[in-house]
Amino acid sequence: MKITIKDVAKKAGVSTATVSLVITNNSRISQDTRKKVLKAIKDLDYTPSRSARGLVSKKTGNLGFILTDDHFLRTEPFYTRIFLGTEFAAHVHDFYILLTTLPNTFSIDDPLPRFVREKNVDGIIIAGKVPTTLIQKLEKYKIPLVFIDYVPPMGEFPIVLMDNISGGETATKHLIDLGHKNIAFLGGDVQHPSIADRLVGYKRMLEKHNITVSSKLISTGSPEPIKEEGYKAMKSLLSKNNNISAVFACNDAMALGAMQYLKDIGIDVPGKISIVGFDDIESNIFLNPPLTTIRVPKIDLGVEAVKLLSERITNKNIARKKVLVPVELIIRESTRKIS
Amino acid sequence: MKITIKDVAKKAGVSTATVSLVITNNSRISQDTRKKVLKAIKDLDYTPSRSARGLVSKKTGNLGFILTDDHFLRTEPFYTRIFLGTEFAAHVHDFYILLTTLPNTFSIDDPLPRFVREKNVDGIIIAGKVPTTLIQKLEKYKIPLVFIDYVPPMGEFPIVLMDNISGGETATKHLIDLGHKNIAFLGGDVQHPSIADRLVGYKRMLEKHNITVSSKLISTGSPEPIKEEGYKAMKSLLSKNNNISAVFACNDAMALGAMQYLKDIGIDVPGKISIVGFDDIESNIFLNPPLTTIRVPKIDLGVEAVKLLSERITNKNIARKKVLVPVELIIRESTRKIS
DNA sequence: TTGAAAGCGCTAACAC
DNA sequence: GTGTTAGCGCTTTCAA
Repeated sequence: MKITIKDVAKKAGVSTATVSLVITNNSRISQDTRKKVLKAIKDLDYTPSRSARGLVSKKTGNLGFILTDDHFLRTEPFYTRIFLGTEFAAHVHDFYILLTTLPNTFSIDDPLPRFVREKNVDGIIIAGKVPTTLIQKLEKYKIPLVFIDYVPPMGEFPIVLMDNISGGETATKHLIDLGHKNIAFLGGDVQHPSIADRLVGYKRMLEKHNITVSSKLISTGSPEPIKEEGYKAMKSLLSKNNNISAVFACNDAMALGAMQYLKDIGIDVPGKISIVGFDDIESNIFLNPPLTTIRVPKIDLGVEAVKLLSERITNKNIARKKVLVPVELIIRESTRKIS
Repeated sequence: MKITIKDVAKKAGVSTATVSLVITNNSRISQDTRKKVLKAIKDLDYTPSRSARGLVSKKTGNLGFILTDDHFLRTEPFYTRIFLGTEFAAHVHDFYILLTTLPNTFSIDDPLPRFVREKNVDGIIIAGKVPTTLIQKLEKYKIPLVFIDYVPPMGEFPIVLMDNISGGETATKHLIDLGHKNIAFLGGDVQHPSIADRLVGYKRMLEKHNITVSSKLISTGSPEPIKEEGYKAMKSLLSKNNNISAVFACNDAMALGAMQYLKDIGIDVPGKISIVGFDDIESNIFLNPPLTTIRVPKIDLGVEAVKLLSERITNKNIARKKVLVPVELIIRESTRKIS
C-alpha cells in the first residue's frame, strides 16, 4: 500500500541513496539516472515522508507563529490577518505554519511553545509585542526568528514593519493638499514606536510645507490608542484650539472616537473638520461618513515575514534585515477640500 | 546540547523503552520508576522529538484543514473564522493545524494536498463545499475526515453543521412575537441545504402559529444569496404583496440588499418593515439600523470539528456522527413590535 | 557518478 | 515490570 523510497529505488534499478539525491536535487547525479528515478517516482506516485525526512535532515518544513493571547483574541482582526498572510505565503514557499498563542505573563520558567521543544519548526515568526523573557529563552535555541510589527529590545533580528513614517507623511500631505493648515495630531502614547513614527511623518510634512508645528495641536497624552481616548483627546484638543480644520488620528480607533465626539457636539465631518485615520480597520466603510485612512496591508506583513524567514532558513548569509511594507492612502468621505 | 531519550534513560538508570513507556503513559510501569523517569525528564528539560515519534508511531500530531481558494480569500471572514476556531481548539487538544487551500477546479488527476502525500496529518477537516473528486481521492487514504458546513454527497463522515432549521424557527418566531403576520422569506437557491433548512424553520414556525404559508411571500429564485440579489428579490416581493410587515432574509447579505432597496424607495426599517437576517456578519452593527439576525458561531464550528476529529483519531469507535451547533438570536434595531 | 551502510530518535514486539 | 532489539523511512558520509 504505502510507497517508500525503497520501492522507488527498486523500480528505477538504483539504490535508495541515489533516489534521495535526486529528490534533494543533488547535482552529482547524471541526467540519465535522474530521469529514470523521476519516472519511477511519478509512476508510483511517491512523496517522501515528512517525519522520516525531518528525523534525519533536521528540517521539518514547518514555521512557527507566535503571538499573545490577547492579540489573537481581540475583536479587530489585525494579527489574525497577518497570520492569514503567513498561511498564504507558506503555501507558496512549501511550508506549513504552526500557530501558538501564549499569555502576556510568560515567565522565564514557563515552557516554550511545544513546537519549539519538539523541534518541529525550522523557524519562528513572532507577531506583535511579546514578553522579553520569551525572546531570551528562544535565543538559546539558535532557531531563526523574524518579528512582525514589533522591535524587540535586544538582539539583531530580521523585522517586518509597516512604513509608519511615510504613512504619517502621506496622511498629512493629503490634508495639506486639500488646503488645510490647522491640522491636529491625535496620538496615543509615543512610547509606542508606531505612534511615534506616525507623528514624525506628520511633523516632517508640515515642515516641508512651511507650516509651523504647534504643540497645542498635538495630543499624545492618551495611554492607549482606543476609541474612548480618541473621544477625550478630541474634546481636549478642541478646548485649546478653536480653528482646527483637520485631524490626523494615529489610528482608526481614535479617529472613530474623535468623530463620535464631533457628532455629539454637532460639528460636521467633513463639512467643518476633516479626519484621516490609520490602519484601515474593516468597519471604516460602514461609518458615516466612511473614514479616509492609511491602509496597512496586514496580509503583506505576513507574506514578507515568511519570505524573510524562508531566506534565512535556506540561505544563511543574507543581507535583508528589515522590511518596510508600504502603506496606502485610502480616500473616502471624511476629508474635504477647503478654500 | 540536544537531549534525547537516551540521556533521560541514562540519567534515570533505566532503558529507553521504559522512558518511552512512561512518556506514552503506559500503565505497566511501577510508580517508582515512573517517578524516577519523570524527574529525569524534568531535570533535563526533555521533550520527545516530533519527527522521531511520527516516523515510528505513524502519528504526527497534526490535523489538516482544507478549504477552497475562494472560501479562503473571500472578504467576509466566514471560513477563516472557522479556521481560527480550529486553531483555538487544536491548542487544547495538543494538535497543530496545517492549512491548505485548493482550487475549485480540483480534478481527479491533481495531486492531493502535500500534507496528505507526506503523511503529515492524522486527520483532516474540510470546510465548506469542496469538489467531489477531492473526497473520492481522500477516501482511499483511510484518513479520518470531518466536514464543516457541508454535507458531502457520498460516504459516511462526521459532520459539523449549524442548526439552520432551529435558526429559521427562532428568526420567524421573533417576528411573530413582535406581532407580525405577513412575514416574507427572502431566500436564494434552495438547492443549498442551509437555505432550504432555514426555509423549513420559517414554514414550521408559521404553521405552529396557524399562520398560512403563502408562496407569494416566499422568494427562492435568487441564484446566489448575495446583496444584489437581496435588492432585486425585495423589489419583486413588494411588487406582488402590498402588506408585508416583516422579512426574514436567508442571510445577512440578502438582508442588506433588501434594506438598501427599502431605503431607496423610502420605506422605513423597522418603522414600516422589520427585517431579520442570518449569519451575523461583522458589519451588521455598523448598519443603519443595526441588523437583527441569527448569529452563527463560526468559532464553535471549528472547535467542534477538532473535538470530533480528535475523538475519531484517539478512539476508533465513537457514536457521534453529526454535531449541530446552536445558533442565537441577536436582537438589534431592524425589528420592531407592531400592534 | 553511484552504492553500501550507518544512524537520526523514537516506539513496539518480544524476552526476561 | 523492565530491558533488548529491530526497525520506521529517510539522508549522508565514505568507498568504490
